[in-house]
Amino acid sequence: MPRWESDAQGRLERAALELFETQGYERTSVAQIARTAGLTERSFYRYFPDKREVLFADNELEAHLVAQVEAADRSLRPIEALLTALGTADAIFRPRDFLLRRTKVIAANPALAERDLIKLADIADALARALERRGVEPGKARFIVDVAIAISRRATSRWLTEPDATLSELVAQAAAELCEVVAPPAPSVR
Amino acid sequence: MPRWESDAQGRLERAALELFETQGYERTSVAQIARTAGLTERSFYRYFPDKREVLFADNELEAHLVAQVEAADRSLRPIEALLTALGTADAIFRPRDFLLRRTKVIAANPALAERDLIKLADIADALARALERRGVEPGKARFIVDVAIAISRRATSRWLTEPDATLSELVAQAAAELCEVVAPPAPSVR
DNA sequence: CTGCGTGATGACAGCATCTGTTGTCATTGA
DNA sequence: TCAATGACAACAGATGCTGTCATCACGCAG
Repeated sequence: MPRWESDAQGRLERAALELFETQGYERTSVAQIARTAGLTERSFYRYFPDKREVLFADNELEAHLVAQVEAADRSLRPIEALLTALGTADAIFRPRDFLLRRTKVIAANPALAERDLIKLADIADALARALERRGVEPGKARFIVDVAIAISRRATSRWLTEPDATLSELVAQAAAELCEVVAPPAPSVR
Repeated sequence: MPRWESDAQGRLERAALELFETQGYERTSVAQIARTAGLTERSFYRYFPDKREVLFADNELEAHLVAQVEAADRSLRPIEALLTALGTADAIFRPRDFLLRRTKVIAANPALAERDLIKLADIADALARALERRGVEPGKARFIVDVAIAISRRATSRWLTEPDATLSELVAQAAAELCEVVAPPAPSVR
């Protein structure tokens, strides 16, 4: 029999989400999370560099997207490669209700929202670098990534309320919406 | 004669920027900033809610942009109103060297970069609300704002390296670049 | 069986951020 | 003249986060 329960990290993550939901992020201390998980405060910091990171531990999304972009056919234009990759992201958002609980907690706390933005910015950086490896000039790569992320946000936001549609369908739809937004006013029928 | 020097807030801001530049953000304590400005640590927190905010105190940019959007001709399409507003932002970046020093310090510190992202997100929220007041549906408003900000980032990044061009010119140029990025491949001459 | 190294954890001390509260002194205005 | 207000200091405390060392179980060598 092991001296300590296994999956200490998972226990910390679950305890943290639970406590953040019930009493709020600010009002739960690291010591409390650790106690709930059967560990000490010091051990918490062995698994996570800081309190916020307990909700952002594994960043498979970034790795997934970069891999997708790198695997994309070289004949695709950069924006196409990005949108195709972003359309497959739903594979990562697996336990849907867990994602929703987490999203709700993050949205309710400025400190966590801040960290969320950083993570998104990290993904954007990584994608821009992936594009540069495909020969896109740096400044332009970042621009294309920003546009693709805007499209992806639009699609994901719809996806949360309409779980029936495929994410990649919604991405295509948002891309079409972009053209409509930037295009000169449609000539009205006279 | 006043009992205390005037402009305590300004003194704190200048002292903080100076100290962050010379010894780094992490290695300067709030107490040190306050001492340098001739105040106590406790007084620092009367002017700024936290240590980071000393570099983000006044957000005239947000107010300026929202005002511009609200003043925009109602006949303009949303994206046009936004891009016009963003093209006038150079009026806010006045003491150019101060802006550069500040930008450098922020870029060098994750904690400050984080706060910077939040400020940008706040601006995006405010602009989306301004668009909604013009009758744009909320989700779409946020999408248009995200696209406009992507364009603005591209333009501003160029503007920092080519100070000769007008910001609004560069915004128009970036908007054209967007069309080129999302448009289907140009039919090659055969 | 005994001793030893290793890895995960606890225990403790310490610094920094940030907050609540209270006291002190000048300025203001009736 | 005097009460109210504003600007600040002084003090105490909670919490986030770090460094350091002791402890305990396990496996392995002898």
